[in-house]
Amino acid sequence: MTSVDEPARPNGRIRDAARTQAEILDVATQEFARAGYDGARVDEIAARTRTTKRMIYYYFGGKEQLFTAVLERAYGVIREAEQKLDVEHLDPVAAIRRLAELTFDHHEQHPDFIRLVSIENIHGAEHIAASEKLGRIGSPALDVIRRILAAGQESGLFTADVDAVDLHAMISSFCFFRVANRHTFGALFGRDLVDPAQREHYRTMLGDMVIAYLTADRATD
Amino acid sequence: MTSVDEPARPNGRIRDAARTQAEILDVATQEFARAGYDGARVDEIAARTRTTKRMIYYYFGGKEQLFTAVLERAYGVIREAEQKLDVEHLDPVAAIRRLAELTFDHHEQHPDFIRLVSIENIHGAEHIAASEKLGRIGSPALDVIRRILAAGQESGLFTADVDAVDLHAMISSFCFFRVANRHTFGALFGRDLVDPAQREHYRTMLGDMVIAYLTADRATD
DNA sequence: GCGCTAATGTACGAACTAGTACGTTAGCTA
DNA sequence: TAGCTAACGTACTAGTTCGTACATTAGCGC
Repeated sequence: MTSVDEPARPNGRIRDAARTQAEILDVATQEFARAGYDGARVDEIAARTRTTKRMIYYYFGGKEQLFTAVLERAYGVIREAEQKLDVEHLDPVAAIRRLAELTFDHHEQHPDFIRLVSIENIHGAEHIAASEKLGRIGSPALDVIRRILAAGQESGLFTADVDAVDLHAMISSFCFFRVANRHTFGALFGRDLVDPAQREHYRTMLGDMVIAYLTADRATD
Repeated sequence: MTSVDEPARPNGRIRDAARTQAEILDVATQEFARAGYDGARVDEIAARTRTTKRMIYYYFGGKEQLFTAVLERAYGVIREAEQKLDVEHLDPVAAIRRLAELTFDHHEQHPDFIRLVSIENIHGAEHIAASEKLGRIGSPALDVIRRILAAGQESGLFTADVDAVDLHAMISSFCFFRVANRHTFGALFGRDLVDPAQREHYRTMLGDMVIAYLTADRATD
């Protein structure tokens, strides 16, 4: 505390624009996810970075644009993960179940992203609307779902005639709720939806639900 | 603007503690739902009330307690609605579908409540935890679900062995997501989940999903 | 009618916070 | 190695925002 004045630079370069920007984005992601847009403090983000507040404004322009950049990167990560989906070699039922499970896993592994989405919805998705990058990038997952669904429906395995977007909404609902609302749900009902011991239980429940919906006997008209 | 000095009091009493408190809660609910906890402005709430900021602190103590009071009242409304549930005269399948539909309707009719819940989750449900009223009030809906579920499982109609809390989570997921995430979902996928023209579509989809899950043939072990 | 207290209004302050003016330097290039 | 610019740091400000000290009054109980 008294004798340390940080003489060594363990990481080499002092000036590294890309690294500085990435570090700001990392910390900003945490801070926005922690406290919401208005609750997040630019000073706090700066303090937890190896650089200063000046740099945030230098690279991003302002708090609003910083949040947009955070969202853009977060959605980029999702898209990347979705592009690695490899389930189409399975039969439609197994493929959908696997897809649901991967969606489930991804939500669980990225609670910060879930929080950012919640926050963005509180603000009417105005940052997404203002972003060129996020304008209308569908998701790769949607194409995958579309193809599986077509195969399943054609073969007669799937009786429901949902489209891909609605099925995606159904799967996401369950995964999203479990992570996003775990605090209020836990406080009100005394059950931790993200309890590791219950993970498999909920993962199976999701798959069962989606498959049951897609393959149900439709006795009615 | 020049000649009006509000001579008439259309509503009678000038001093009415209950009314003042209720008015503050009404406006606060809107303001918190609009902007989130940190985005909400105490001055703004006061300005949109017939009273002053002083009264907010007089009756509620502070911003934090005001938000808690808003949550308490909002959850109270839910509980009231759930107490009016009257579906147990139906057979289990119809009863669950009806319950799901009523949950669906309630979410749609109370978007502000959904937003408050999202906001409270961003803050780790700390206000619920700090509230005596909200400590551990289960929901009346849960009891209803429990009874329907028991009847359906006993009669063999329901093959799934979910418990009431998990089924409640499943139903709520879909309803909640549709309202809470409509902005980001709409911006990203170009589909408005709350489009009135699609209301019946999603309502049916929810019912189909839940019933399919509960009544599916479980061929496996 | 009188007094007492709950209820209310005004004006202000202390602290915080997004954003900026100004100054400095690393390190590439010619 | 001289100079130029992207990258970076410091110190400050203007405006906002929660909260409060102080002053006032309506209206109930006696």
